[in-house]
Amino acid sequence: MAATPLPEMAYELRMACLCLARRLRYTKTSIAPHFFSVLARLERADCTAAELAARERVSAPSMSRTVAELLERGLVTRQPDPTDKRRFHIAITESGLAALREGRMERNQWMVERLATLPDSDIRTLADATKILRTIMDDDV
Amino acid sequence: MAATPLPEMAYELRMACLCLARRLRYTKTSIAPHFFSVLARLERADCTAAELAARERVSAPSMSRTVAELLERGLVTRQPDPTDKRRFHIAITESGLAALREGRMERNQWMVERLATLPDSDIRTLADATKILRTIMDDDV
DNA sequence: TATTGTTATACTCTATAACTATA
DNA sequence: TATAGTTATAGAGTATAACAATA
Repeated sequence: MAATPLPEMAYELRMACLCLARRLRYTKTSIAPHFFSVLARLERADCTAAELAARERVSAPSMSRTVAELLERGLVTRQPDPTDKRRFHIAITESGLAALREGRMERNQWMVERLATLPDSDIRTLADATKILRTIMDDDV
Repeated sequence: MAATPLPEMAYELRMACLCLARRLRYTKTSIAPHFFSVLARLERADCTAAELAARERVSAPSMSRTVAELLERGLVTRQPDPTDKRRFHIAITESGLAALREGRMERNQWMVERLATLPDSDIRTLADATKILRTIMDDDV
């Protein structure tokens, strides 16, 4: 098979992922993407607001508001840091974990339906590609 | 190789694509995503506002505003339909094509940098996966 | 002085509802 | 009556600037 030039290959892959992301975005879910993303991060480890803002690449006020709303909904808790009174540890609650599970199921449905139409060899290729994509995105969720 | 259960595989692939899309979104570009997406569509074929709205999955007023802004910037033209005075054909201009090219270059840079670190076999796997992803997204850009 | 987090305010992209003009 | 498109208005998520509390 002739090798596709790298920039063109990059473009095609990028567009495919963006389209897929966009396509998935059309699916209205019970929990909005920015909440989902923060909860997914908190599932792995507690964070401060500043850490969350940096990780999610949003401003401090923006994350402050997101966390405030998650608190209101009982999806996270906020505990003061014992050694630094300016800081608060944000942690996911049982409700938050449940919301995350439900969000994942909703978001997965379209994807599963589409993958079910593919031959096993294609599924394997996609599984391999997924692992490779992971490696080039090191520092993200 | 043991087959990963399909829902889990779907989840992993979905998350990888969403993270990639998110990661690409951090890159501030000269042209916003909703403009870029419409221009990319118009590059392939002229459309009416209603067609664009349906394709991009946004409301008619939302697309109306997007088209109005693209017109203001000289990136598209708007010609009345000769047979139906309610309709207008939106077409991309030379400036629009230039903006599209520039946007693609900007958006591609991070991707190319990452892919350049991979062995050829991984590149081939990703290229194959891209084609498969295309097939399961039939009706989208 | 620097840092964590919040409040005040505004911008962008989106939506629904109501409208104009054509069909 | 139905359709293509617009205007009016509002909501969600984001940002920057200015602030309070703490280090």
